[in-house]
Amino acid sequence: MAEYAKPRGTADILPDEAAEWRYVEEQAREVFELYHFREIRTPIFEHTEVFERGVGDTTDIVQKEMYTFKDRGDRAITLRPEGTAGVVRAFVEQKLYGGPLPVKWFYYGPMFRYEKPQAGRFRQFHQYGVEVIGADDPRVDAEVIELAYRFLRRVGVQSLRLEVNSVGCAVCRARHKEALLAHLKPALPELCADCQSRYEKNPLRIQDCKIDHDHPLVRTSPTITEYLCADCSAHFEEVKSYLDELAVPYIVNPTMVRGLDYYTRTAFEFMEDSIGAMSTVLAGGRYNRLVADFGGPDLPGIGFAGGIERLLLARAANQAQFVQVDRVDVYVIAMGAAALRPSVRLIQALREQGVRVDLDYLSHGMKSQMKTADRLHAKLALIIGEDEVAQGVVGVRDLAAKTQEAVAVHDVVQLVLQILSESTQGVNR
RNA sequence: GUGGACGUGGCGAAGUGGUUAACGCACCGGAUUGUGGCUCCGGCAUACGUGGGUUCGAUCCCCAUCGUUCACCCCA
Repeated sequence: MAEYAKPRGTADILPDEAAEWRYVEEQAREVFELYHFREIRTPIFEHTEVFERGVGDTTDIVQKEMYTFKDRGDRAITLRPEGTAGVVRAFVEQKLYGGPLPVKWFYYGPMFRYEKPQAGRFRQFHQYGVEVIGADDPRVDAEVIELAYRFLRRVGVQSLRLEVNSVGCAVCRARHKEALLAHLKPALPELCADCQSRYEKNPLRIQDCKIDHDHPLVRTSPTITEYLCADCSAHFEEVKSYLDELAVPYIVNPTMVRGLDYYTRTAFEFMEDSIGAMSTVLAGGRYNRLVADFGGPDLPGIGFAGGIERLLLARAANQAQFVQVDRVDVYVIAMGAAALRPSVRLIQALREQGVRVDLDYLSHGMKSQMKTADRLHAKLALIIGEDEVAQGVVGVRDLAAKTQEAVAVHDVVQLVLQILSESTQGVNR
């Protein structure tokens, strides 16, 4: 075993995989910008209080999953476990509520949670997300959901389930929780151990417990939907009607709960069931209290976040593999001491012209270098040996056509450019 | 945090309480004295995760630990 190993729950993304990462990252940027979202970058660590306040200090994330430490100035610092809190902190701190509203932002980067790793779950993972701050209009909710839907499909995730719900405002939630607790109380002794503790901590989750799901009192427990106030209910109806208008397929799940405290009204989740237990690919919702919680004006917000690692799993489940072959346009083959200097000058000249080129630095034999040229799918092999140097030429070999000609050194670059522009391989801009 | 499975060269994968631990892929070289994708031949390789224990002897049995993985919890 290697003497040094990466920390648990982290991953090395090797070049072949990095190509796919970059592909989905680029797709995300393109789609987000199409909807006029602009990128914001906030620190990877914040003062711990930002997350305690933003995420909610009773959540699992804050209570047991944060990477928190004291820095050398004795400040409590936390590696961000999610993106929204930092973005909202920045919005308030930079007083952007004074400018045009709403703001439409996206972010991307690593997040950190101290969790037990499993399929689709890591300690350092990567999220992309969007936030709209300053608009409560249901059209915004629909736009954000439709954006997520479009993005996921665009990167090849076809088999999706979108669940939506409204978790209401503080008033609706208080009334619902009260009713729920009263309803469940008689069943309490019969519930599983997890639900016993959920009753105190997070009673909403009892409704979709895998064990107690069929308990008569659980099955008949009141849903938040029945307790929405008039405004929240109207808002939810509008959101659904706009989703219909935009032909985004969804199902209403009245028992869906989001894990972070800041959500209000609209909550939604995109699931891909074939990627294991961590089936949520992207999730989000409205957070109308959060800006005020950070000391800003009473402005509403909505957003979502998606995990790249899970997106890649979902892509694989949808046969959306991405293959970027390791390739060059031209491979230069230098044989013998006399060829060393001419060959490095040649690759420099080609690269100046935008040709992707490499050569062998291990003094391999001719056969081996040809093999490498072939493996790298080079259009051309440029052969410089003792003979060529003596004659002032370069052997220009077309690998596919298996033809070769001797070309004067000062004509080589021009000829290579010409051949590449005529082939489908082209020249890298 | 809870529970289960698993840890053999770079990767995949056999195997055994006791001489040099198969094989495949990859990589390198040769057949083709300077020319590729196939084939054949040969070679390379810090391999039994780590630490204890049982044993005359352990890669193999036991325990612990670390790691991977699956599920729960929770979540992207």
